[in-house]
Amino acid sequence: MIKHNHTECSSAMMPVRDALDVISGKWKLQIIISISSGNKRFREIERSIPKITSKVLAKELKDLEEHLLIKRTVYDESPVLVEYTHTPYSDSLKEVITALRKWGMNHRKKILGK
Amino acid sequence: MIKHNHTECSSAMMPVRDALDVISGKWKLQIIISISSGNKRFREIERSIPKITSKVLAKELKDLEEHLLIKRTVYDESPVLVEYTHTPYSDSLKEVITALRKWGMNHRKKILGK
DNA sequence: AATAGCAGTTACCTAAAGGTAACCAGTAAA
DNA sequence: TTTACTGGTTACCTTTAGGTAACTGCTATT
Repeated sequence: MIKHNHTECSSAMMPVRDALDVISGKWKLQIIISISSGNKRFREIERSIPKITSKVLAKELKDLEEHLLIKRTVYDESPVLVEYTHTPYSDSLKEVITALRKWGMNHRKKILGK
Repeated sequence: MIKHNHTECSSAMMPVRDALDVISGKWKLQIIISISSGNKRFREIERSIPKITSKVLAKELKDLEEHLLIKRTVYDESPVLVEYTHTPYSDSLKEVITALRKWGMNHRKKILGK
């Protein structure tokens, strides 16, 4: 599996870049984890994620919705009730999250722990 | 698996954040993929990754070395020959890369393709 | 003697990500 | 009636990531 050249290398890298474009950043996966853990309301999600602010949360929720990874539902009950839920599609991220979590735990041991 | 509260949620998120801190960004995984595909020399790696610059590559290589994900060897042959190679430890990223690649390919179809 | 390749470094700049704090309208509880 | 909660928005600022281009000392090729 030796690929020295430019084109072959790119084709191996492109999907990885695509994935990172969607899920990387400080907050996206944390938000997905929070929502798929059962948190539904804006403030509830906000409180579940240490140090996140309303501004950032609002922006990230929009991004995730565009990528079909969460669903925003407005119940017009006055006061308006908004719920964020995970989508069936967001389940496809499970493998990614599991792999990252596993690696992260191990890496912490390797670098800091001993 | 319902975790509404702050502390339990953090403990589920922390390792994922740790992992992303190390591998996210535009270049890190691409560099790892390039090196584990057989590219060893600085210019060789640079040419294998579209649009990367020497400055960024130099910085990222240092980061990756600190995290034990690549090894830098200097052969003092005049002119100095430098080789970057993957470490046994970097193999631990295979699952992560595979998961990301798989998800990235699928996501591209989902969002753009149809 | 000029050119090109090696492995980078330097100074400068832009763009994107993220942080801070105040604020809004609506409602419900004290 | 004051306080607090809801789901956000706004303006402003700082930090980080990344880009541009020139340049270094050394060697090998033309």
